[in-house]
Amino acid sequence: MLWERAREPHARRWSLPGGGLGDDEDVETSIRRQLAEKVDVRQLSHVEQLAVFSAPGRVPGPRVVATAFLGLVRSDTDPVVPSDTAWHPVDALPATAFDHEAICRRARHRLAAKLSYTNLGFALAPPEFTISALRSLYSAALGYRVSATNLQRVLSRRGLLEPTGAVAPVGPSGGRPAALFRFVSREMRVTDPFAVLRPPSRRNLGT
Amino acid sequence: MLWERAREPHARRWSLPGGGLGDDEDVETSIRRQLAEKVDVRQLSHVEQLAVFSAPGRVPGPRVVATAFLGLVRSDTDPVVPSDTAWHPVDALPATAFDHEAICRRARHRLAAKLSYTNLGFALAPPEFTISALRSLYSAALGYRVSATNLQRVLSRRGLLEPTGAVAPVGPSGGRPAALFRFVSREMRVTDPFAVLRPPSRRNLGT
DNA sequence: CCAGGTTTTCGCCTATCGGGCGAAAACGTG
DNA sequence: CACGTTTTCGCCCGATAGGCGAAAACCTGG
Repeated sequence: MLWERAREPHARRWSLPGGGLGDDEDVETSIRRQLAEKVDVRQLSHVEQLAVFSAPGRVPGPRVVATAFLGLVRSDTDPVVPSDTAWHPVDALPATAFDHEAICRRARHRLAAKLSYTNLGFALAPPEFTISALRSLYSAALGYRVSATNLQRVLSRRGLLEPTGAVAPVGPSGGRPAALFRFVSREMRVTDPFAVLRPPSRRNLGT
Repeated sequence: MLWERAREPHARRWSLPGGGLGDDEDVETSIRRQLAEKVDVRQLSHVEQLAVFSAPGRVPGPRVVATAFLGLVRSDTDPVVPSDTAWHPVDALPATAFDHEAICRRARHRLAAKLSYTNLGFALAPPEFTISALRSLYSAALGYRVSATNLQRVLSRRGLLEPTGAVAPVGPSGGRPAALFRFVSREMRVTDPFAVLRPPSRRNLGT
């Protein structure tokens, strides 16, 4: 979500929402406050620190140090935004102000990484969804096709996915009705990849 | 590496090196400058941003926003430090100032995680080392015993480790002389854990 | 109401990876 | 030269990612 700058510098270019840090808030509180001017912050399904951008010349004039955040909104929500604000596909960003394009790239990279080794999909998916809908989400977020078969198997094996029992209504072209799933937990949970460097106990407790 | 504060607030408590950001430097340049007052910064084998700590009351007096860094030094170097500065095992920290203990915990956690899915070991190990020496390093950094067999196999399979051909001199108690290894690359390199969400091409190119 | 098209789901097979164990190799020492 | 020590290697197992095709479950048109 970007807003179009009206004034110089970088008038007419698109920039990330943000603003100065208040004396009584930490950076996360601050970004939520800044964001509340654009969208309903309750619709943010996930917020996390990204990185600090602090190059001396990143903005004209006096030095500005920015703490960038990654914020996610569920795919089934479409928050109303002001007229100077709009959503853009991260693969086709318009001309951006300052170093905001680099920030977007970092955010996208972080999202792709965390989709792979956490249950962060819950922040993108609706409460209930079909596997093929989830596949579309993952494909869009990652930028390449993923297999629905594999996606379901892997997420299930990690204990992240759970069937609701219900099925989705079939589309106009027929086909077998898809079962509905949900994420077991809607809180961030990492599934450690490598067990090399982990005491054997944890894994062996199961068996 | 902590230094003992001489003045209030938190006099006599141990704190992380750091200081104000100059107008002409970014945060990494700044922390390297700050650190140069304590140790030879050329001996830093790795530096990376950790997180921003910005709670309003984290330090007494006017608000201070800190960008924390993780910095590593190779195990075979022992930089000289001033008299008010000392090394402490991260498992047994002394009384620390402000929120510096939380920062240390985060750094330790980050190190453990990155040791597992990157080649970050190069930043801790000497240029050449035996597998059992590397095992000790990993065990210390991770906080639990790792198997030398497994460590060698996994790091080798990932293409991170490479034998030098030479062998280390044997110890006083005999035993088979250990072969020397080195890291193939001394630049940060991540080995993606999960292939679920990756285009099949990469893996299939090998076969 | 049955044949054909469509979409989803499931089972089976394979390759790779982490993990454990014990034997073998290669050294010192008494 | 037998023995203790340390390292290295081979062999095994279980878990996981990935692919493929058959089967299931629905719609529509004839």
